[in-house]
Amino acid sequence: MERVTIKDVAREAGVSPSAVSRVFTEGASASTRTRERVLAAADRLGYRPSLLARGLVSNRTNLVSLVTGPLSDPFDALLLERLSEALGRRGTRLLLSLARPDGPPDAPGDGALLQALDYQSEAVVVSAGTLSLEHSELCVRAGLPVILAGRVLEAPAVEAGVDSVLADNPSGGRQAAELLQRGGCRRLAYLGLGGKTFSDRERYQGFAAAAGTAGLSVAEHSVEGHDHAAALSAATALLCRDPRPDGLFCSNDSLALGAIEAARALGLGIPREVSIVGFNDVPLADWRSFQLTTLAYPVDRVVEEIVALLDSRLAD
Amino acid sequence: MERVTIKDVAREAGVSPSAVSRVFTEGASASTRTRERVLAAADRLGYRPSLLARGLVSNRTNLVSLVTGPLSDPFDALLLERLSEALGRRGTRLLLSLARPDGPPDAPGDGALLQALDYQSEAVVVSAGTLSLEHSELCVRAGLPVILAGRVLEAPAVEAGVDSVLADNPSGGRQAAELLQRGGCRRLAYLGLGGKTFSDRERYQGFAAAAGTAGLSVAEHSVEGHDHAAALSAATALLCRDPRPDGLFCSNDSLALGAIEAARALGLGIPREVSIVGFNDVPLADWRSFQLTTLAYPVDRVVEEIVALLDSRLAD
DNA sequence: GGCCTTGTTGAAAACGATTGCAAACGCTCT
DNA sequence: AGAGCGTTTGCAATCGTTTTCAACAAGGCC
Repeated sequence: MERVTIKDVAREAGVSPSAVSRVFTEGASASTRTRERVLAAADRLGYRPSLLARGLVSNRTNLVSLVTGPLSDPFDALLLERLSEALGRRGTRLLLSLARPDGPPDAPGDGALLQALDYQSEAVVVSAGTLSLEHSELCVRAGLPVILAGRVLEAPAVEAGVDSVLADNPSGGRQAAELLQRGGCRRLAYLGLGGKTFSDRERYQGFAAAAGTAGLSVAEHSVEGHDHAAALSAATALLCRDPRPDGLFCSNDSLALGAIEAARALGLGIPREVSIVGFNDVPLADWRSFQLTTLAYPVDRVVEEIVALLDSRLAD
Repeated sequence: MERVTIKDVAREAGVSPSAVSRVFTEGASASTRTRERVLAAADRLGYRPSLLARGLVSNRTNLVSLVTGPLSDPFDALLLERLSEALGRRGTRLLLSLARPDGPPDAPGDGALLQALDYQSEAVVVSAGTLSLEHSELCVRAGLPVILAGRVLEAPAVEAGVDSVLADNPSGGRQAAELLQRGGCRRLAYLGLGGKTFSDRERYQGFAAAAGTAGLSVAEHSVEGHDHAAALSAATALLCRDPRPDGLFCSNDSLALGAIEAARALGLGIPREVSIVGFNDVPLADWRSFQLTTLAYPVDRVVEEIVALLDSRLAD
């Protein structure tokens, strides 16, 4: 019931508490003899250092906060999973905050940001929603690195402390356009988030630019809401336009899957009557029932990059 | 850059640090006058209590560890989401541990359990994998409540400290059998996890019992691995048996979706040639492309129950 | 007015670690 | 043997809170 503290181990090993601490902290000096005795004593007593106490004095908590969107989006779930894994290898653990999309419209992740401060997280990774300049500035000022996955912050002032990890979205958009064009599509369409996220805007721009170069028109429609039903109805609306689009690029795979469903409901053959291209390459896309053509998103590289950024920021 | 501490606020408000602390802790007494002055000062300085320090002395960290399986399973993702939400309302945050299914075979979540101790979590919720008696006993002895979602621990010794939240699995199995029987199926089959989890065993038992009562046979097959590919191949194997089953109950929706895919690949009509029933009611099941018949799993009630258990355990 | 009750306060001791500093130690070298 | 040097070590301060305890103030009551 009682916690085994560093003092208990010290007594058991016949050394001072400081010695025990040094054995357990990276890169501190301790003789082989004391190291052995301490390790043995610790093992005997079942000692585990309190990360709270350690964090309090050393400011190294080994905690990173993640602010993410609803996990029903398989892409968010994937990122979370990979990130947790990568950080786990590094000895860091994730403090989770789900930013509800239906929270305060301007800044769903703000509460989470502040809480990250409360727990003295070493950094915040934000993969979802928007967050207010005010609060991110607060974090930066508190020396808490903020890393945005797939977005940027439009504010030079705080930019110095806020990093962004981005895929090459414009290029993805271009590729989608070329893919559809090569497939013989003439009436392109874009199903997106109405520019609500940075990635969405970039993908649209790349797509529209390439389409323009090829002399193809682009119909555009955006979804309201984050669930499947919303994607379904938006896609249906888009596919019912006259003239009906024959090549559809979706800002992410969740939308694309919704579009496939919509096309099926309308009795449209894929890709005979309409071709659909997604973005993200979620596992679901490979399923036989969908066989969605999708642009790979380098999740692993993004995660790698996030971890690298973390390391470099934490070196300060 | 410097953290605003309780002392700073105390100085600014012209009171002692203890007074400030009392203003910020539930149910402590402070006069209206000091409360106001402290609150004002705190606001002016942007003070936020350090939860590390608080946790260190009071043992109340407002942290709960969650050990979950891979989030590619939509059900795990759903549970995580709901739980995070429910705990968030309560002011508690989730410390995440992904138990990799390919970790040590007997106890993937053990490392996570120990880490929960390191951070002085107030409880551990385990929704995935098995975990060793040894380590769960360690937690119980340390006074850390362990709550199992959808499993039980076969060990009376530690049972006192380990709670389980279960759906009525046997009844679910029975319902599935009756459903298939009413649909005219004669050759039932069960696709499960080979008894690896408690829920799986219970569902199978309920299903087999009801089938036996109705005089129907049950073919049985289990999946190796946790991904879609594994589900697909297991379902394919089951559907290729001779005689071919015409009514299939799957231990969870991920498997059931795999089974649908498998049936389609084999060119089998659903439900003409084979009926498929899942268990969980994940969002994906409703999609038009699947229209999976599935037994609802009361996620919200499970989450509710977990939170209630937490409250009662924490009251000690 | 004195006494008791109730409610607020501040000083000081935890909580469980890390870490700067200086003393102690073990070496080698002359 | 003693000076010189680099490691190890223990002491004590510190991190930012909570919490016990005793002191204190304000009232209500007789």
